[in-house]
Amino acid sequence: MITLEDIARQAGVSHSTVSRALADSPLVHPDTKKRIQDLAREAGYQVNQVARNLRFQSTRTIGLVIPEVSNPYYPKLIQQVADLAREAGYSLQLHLSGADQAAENTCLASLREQRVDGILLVTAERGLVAREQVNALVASGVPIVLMGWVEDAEHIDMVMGDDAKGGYALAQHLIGLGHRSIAILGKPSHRGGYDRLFGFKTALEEAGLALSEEMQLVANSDAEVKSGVIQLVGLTAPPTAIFAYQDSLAALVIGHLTDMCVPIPQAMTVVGFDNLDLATYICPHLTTVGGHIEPLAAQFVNLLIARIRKTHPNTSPQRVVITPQLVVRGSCALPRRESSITKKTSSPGGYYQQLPTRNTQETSR
Amino acid sequence: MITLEDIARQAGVSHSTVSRALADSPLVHPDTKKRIQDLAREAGYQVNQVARNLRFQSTRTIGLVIPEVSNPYYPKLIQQVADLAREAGYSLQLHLSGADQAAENTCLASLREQRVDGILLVTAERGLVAREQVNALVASGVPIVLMGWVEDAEHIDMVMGDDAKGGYALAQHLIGLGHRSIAILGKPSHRGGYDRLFGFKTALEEAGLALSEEMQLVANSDAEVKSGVIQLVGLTAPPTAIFAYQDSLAALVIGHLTDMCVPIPQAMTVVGFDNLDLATYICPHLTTVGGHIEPLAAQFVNLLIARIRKTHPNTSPQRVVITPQLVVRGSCALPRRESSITKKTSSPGGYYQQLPTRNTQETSR
DNA sequence: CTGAAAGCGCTAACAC
DNA sequence: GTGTTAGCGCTTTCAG
Repeated sequence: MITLEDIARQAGVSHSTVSRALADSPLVHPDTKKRIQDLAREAGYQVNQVARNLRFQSTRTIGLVIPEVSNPYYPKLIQQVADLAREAGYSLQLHLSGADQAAENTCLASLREQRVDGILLVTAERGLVAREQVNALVASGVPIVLMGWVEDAEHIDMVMGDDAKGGYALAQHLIGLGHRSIAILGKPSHRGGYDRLFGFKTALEEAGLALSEEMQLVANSDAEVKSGVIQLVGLTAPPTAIFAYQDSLAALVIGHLTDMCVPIPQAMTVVGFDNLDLATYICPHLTTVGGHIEPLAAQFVNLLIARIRKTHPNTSPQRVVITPQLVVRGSCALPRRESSITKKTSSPGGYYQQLPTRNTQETSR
Repeated sequence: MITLEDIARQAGVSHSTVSRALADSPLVHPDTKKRIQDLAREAGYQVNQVARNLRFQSTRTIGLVIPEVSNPYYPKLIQQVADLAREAGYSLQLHLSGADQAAENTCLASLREQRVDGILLVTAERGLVAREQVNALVASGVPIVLMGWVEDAEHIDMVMGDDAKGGYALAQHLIGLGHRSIAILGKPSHRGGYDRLFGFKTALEEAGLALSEEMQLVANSDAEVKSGVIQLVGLTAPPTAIFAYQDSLAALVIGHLTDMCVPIPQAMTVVGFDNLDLATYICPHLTTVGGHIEPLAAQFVNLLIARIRKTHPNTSPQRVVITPQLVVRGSCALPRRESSITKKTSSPGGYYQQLPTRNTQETSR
């Protein structure tokens, strides 16, 4: 790799003159400046940012820690963050904390060693896993912004979607349509899961609706979604609507219901959460809440950059809350006629039991 | 930020002793070593990788340049690459080259300045946009591996999926089912698009099937997919199958067909390419080709790491080609009866014209 | 076993 | 205008 010294030798000047010339400093004679710049270009000189970073005590790099990227929620976030960071003149160091939550610690430690100028941490689950690392970071003055609700972290900047309001809006919509028997299904470890359910249940309670145990299902995998759906449909009194609190799970629910020949939305209403692209890929299109990711990403980055630039040196920790909007699409309908349930449920094994199963065999060759 | 010098002062030794102690060198007395290590831990010392990088002339970081991340193909790739890089002890610098292809140049220049140890470049379109940058990189000995077919780049390592074979396999499958009138639809700028079509057309030709102009549609956006689907369905003799050469486009095709009440696969067979997660989210599940991403990512990273470590100092440029496998799911069926077409097409406006349109109104509040 | 000193490549005060 | 020099924090000879 070619250095300032190399150019200096060729130009017959000192390396500081070269440095100045390449920085377009007015302190160097126009002629020499031009000569040096030409020389550097021809030689293909590229400044060594590592040396520069050491000198400046700054890397113009921000670290982004994300649980994973296969969940389609995150790519949308990454895209936004990457674009905003680039516009602000920062590179992005990406770390996936992964399912193994101890990795969050390693990621943060690594970013700290790399002397990134700031850190964006998307918490994987409710609660902060790498608490000591984060506190150490804060203590040593490294700007850090969290995404997602975290308790006992009043001293840290945080942005989050108002998952509770989103859940509340969905429940209200379903209740407004006339649904009285609603099931919920999801992955409890999901970051916003708790609040999504909380808001949803609040609306149910306000409407005087009870939520029995058998209507609350846990699904951490596609297999569990499937068995959950089978279980719900097999009930003597199946729900008329299902709230899957992530779009990808809702998509799977719809897939399994369709496999079981349960028409959507006529026989079952399904709603999701996040309004990911896949919400309009599936059929029928998914009713969900969304629009929060973009502003969330924007605030996430802006807050960090502001801290890095010390625009607000000692302002108290910020809290940014974005409320998602209801997006109504084809996966919702009025509840199926109660009478039809009452009639059918007299036969043992549940309402849908006698329906044929669609062939979903899959082969690979 | 606390430095070696700080610890040295506290311990009453020189900074070089501290450096040795923290590197667990046998050259330092066990007692002092222990004392220094304890001191460093308590003080929360973290080595400054920037200084270290300057010293070692290596950053243990690799750059990943990807066109975008909203196309669901890429997240899958990122996840694999990130995991493999971490396992090999490398951090990942992520750059999105974006739609604006001049940005590819900027990304590469930036990575070079940052002195990453190697670069993984996923080309955005057929052909290498930032050719001079890449050549400069190669010339200065920076390891770089390309993903995607690129012409006139014999001197560079490259990995790619065998898009032509994938297209060929899909066509053969459709032909085997009895389809004779097949349309293709896609985004021509897509990296593998050309080869996917080439393989597909080859199989058609071998089977003696012609592909008229009206059966070849370009769709760069959802709107164009929609108008394309409408156009196809409105033909006097509509195709019996559609090959959308990206899964996401195939999903949109299925969505629009369903909106138009064209039953899939009974009235229309649809196939995609890549076997992304969304292929099983949609209904019916998509027949596609896949399984290439994972091995591709593995070879992508392994090749680069091998170059960085100079395992094969001067081996000739490598070519890794991964053949995708056919994945048969529910979106394919035998072609609809020809007789039914012949009868119906007598009515003006095309076969499907009289079908009602599903309500797809979307509201937000 | 430990310390002094050089040097990675760069910028910026400080001479001249 | 330009050169000399120090120093960012670290590792690693080279002396002792």
